[in-house]
Amino acid sequence: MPELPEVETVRKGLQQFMEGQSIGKVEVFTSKLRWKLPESFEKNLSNQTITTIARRGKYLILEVSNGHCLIVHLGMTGSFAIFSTNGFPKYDNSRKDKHDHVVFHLGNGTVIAYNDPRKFGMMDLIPESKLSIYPPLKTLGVEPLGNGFDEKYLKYHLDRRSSPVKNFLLDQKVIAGIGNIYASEALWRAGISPRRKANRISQKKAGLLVTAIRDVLNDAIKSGGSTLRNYRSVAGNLGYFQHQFRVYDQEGEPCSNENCDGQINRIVQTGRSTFYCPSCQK
DNA sequence: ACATGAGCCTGTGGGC
DNA sequence: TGCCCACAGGCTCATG
Repeated sequence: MPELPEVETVRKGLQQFMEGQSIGKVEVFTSKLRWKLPESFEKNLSNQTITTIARRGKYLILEVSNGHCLIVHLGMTGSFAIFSTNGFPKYDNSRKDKHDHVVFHLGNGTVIAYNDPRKFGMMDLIPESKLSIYPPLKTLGVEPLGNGFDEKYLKYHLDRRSSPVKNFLLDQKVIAGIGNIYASEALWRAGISPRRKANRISQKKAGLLVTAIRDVLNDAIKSGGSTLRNYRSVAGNLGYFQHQFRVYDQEGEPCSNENCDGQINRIVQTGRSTFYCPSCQK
């Protein structure tokens, strides 16, 4: 389920527990997620210190002391959970879920389990020197919260697409990190119909869309951050938190734009649900 | 070069 | 209660 804000929240959580720590043992219970784990996955990670935890689009990049980078993508159902450290349950056979595929035992006793029922997630291990040529990463477009994303960039790429703007927003090669939920949410905020052809969006609307994307992602990261402060006392599951979506999954509800008396519709675009208000999104 | 659809997997919820 | 179907927030590859 994770889009950029969820992945960023997971990154911060992992950072708190893993950065600067050593990895002791790595247990692999399922060697094939989206793809097979590389040979010597465990060997190259065990007894290494985790130096940095970064994010690029929806990918996590964990660098360890021998120069390898652990690349993680959560797919649609991937998550990490924290165990065996103060405030969290001990990780043992009674705790192990059947979809726990990879478990990291840190030197300080903390256990971090990767769980993924649908196995659409991925993990890979590459040398730091190969990061810039690693295919899944090198094809990614700009970070929507970074400096490279502005009205000029967006308009340039919008003008080169005749597909509906909703589909355009899901293209990771243009903007990295937007998924099906935040595409709908951002278009609602910008007052743009998801069905509008990308190349028929005005300069002014493109500017509004940049702001809408930034705001919706930042707001979601903020609400994830507040969950992050609480999760110590609840459970150790990182990255899943309830948002109040304005259009996503709100079919039939009144539009929450106060100047609008419309109703949220659900349509299907290239096989995926899109939610929008036909009255105020043009 | 682009756009679309299938496939990868398992779980959940609604209708009957 | 059980069964069947539709659907789920991502990505890549094959095909047109």
